[in-house]
Amino acid sequence: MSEQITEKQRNALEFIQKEINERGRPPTLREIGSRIGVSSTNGVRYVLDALERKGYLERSPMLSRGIELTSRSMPRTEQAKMRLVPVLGRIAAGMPLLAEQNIERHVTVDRSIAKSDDTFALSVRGDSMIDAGIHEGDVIFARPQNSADSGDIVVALLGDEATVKYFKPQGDRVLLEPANRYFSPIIIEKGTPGFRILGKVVGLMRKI
Amino acid sequence: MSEQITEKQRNALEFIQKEINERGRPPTLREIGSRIGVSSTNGVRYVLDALERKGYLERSPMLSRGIELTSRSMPRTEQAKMRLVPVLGRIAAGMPLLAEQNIERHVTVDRSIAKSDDTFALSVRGDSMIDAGIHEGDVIFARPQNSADSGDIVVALLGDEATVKYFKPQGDRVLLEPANRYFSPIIIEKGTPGFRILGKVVGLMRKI
DNA sequence: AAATATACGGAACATCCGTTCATGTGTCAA
DNA sequence: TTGACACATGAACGGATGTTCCGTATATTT
Repeated sequence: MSEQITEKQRNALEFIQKEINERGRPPTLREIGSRIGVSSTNGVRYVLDALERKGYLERSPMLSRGIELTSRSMPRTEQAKMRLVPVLGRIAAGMPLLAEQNIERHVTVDRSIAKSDDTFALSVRGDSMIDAGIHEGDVIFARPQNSADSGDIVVALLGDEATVKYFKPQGDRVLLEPANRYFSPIIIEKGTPGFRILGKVVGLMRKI
Repeated sequence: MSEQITEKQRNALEFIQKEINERGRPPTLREIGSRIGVSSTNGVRYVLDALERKGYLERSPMLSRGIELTSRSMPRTEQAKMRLVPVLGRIAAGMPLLAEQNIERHVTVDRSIAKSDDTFALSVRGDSMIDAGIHEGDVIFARPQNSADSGDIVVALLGDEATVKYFKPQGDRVLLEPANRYFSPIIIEKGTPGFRILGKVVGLMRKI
């Protein structure tokens, strides 16, 4: 499968990738030929046969421009590696978290941070988590979940205000602990109405 | 320009978008026709004429699958709010900064952070900037420039080691100041060989 | 040396595919 | 009604494009 490819084959493959990316359609045999310096369509066919045999592309017989790239030679790495994440603003109580009206804007972020497709984001207000390296204005990314492990940094909803804190359950209470010695922990009795864990913080992004 | 399009035209446009996205090539007139329920190629041609007139696509005459989408009809998620940024590893002295061999991997990031297209990234090693909220393992983004203003956070090259520090020029010396009271500033005499400012830090990304 | 495989060139062929033309349908205004 | 126009069918035409067949040149193998 993972065989070596020749210079000519690599040229052809790169040309095909470029054409699909820039023009939205694969080239014809003759177009490929004139690019890689092969004058007969049969020569090009030969090159494509080799690339297909080695698993870099697939062809549909008797179809004009019937070349498809396989995942290994996909130039769409750009698309695949990113995710469009909604940034929440004020959160209207009672609405689903990702309701249109809660969404302020969208940011793109690498999938290594936004692993699940329901990841959401939040602009940080205030300095309460500064000792955890979370500053005012940072955009934090969170994975939705309604509980968390002790010590996790979570996004919690208090009324219609979302807040970022360390999560510390203590018996029948929950401590939301800031990372700033000038701030006091928030103590929540279990079952307090309007209190909810929205998710666990999994990443952050900062403009400096 | 911004005219209304009919149901049939919208169907055709969406089908074309889908085909280009999923198969990497535009459909033929007959393929479009069978999808939108128009049996003659001339009927399809009529629909495409309308879409071209209204600015949703462009066609190359006498070319199989010669349809190109204009920017306005690109699906939104691809509408590149993002940028693919190279993450540098060890930096080989004497090589251009973005030389292939310096690049460890790529990450996608929102354009609001990577504004210029020569933005580069770096994995942070060590805790020397922790009081600036820059932690070990963070990926920082920098815009290339060979000088900076006092107080800027910069990426500097010392030999083949890149380091992130506050930039504080002092007469004929340069102070590279850490944001950690347990670390000492680095003092560089002007003209020291192997010393170079690589860029100014403009953003960061963290996986938690 | 003979045989075989690789890597093309060149031309004929068959199919694909956009274009054109002749010919309806409806709808709407004059 | 009449005529103009938007929208479609169907068929025929011709250029675009993949396929096939035959040949050649070089290298590798037997």
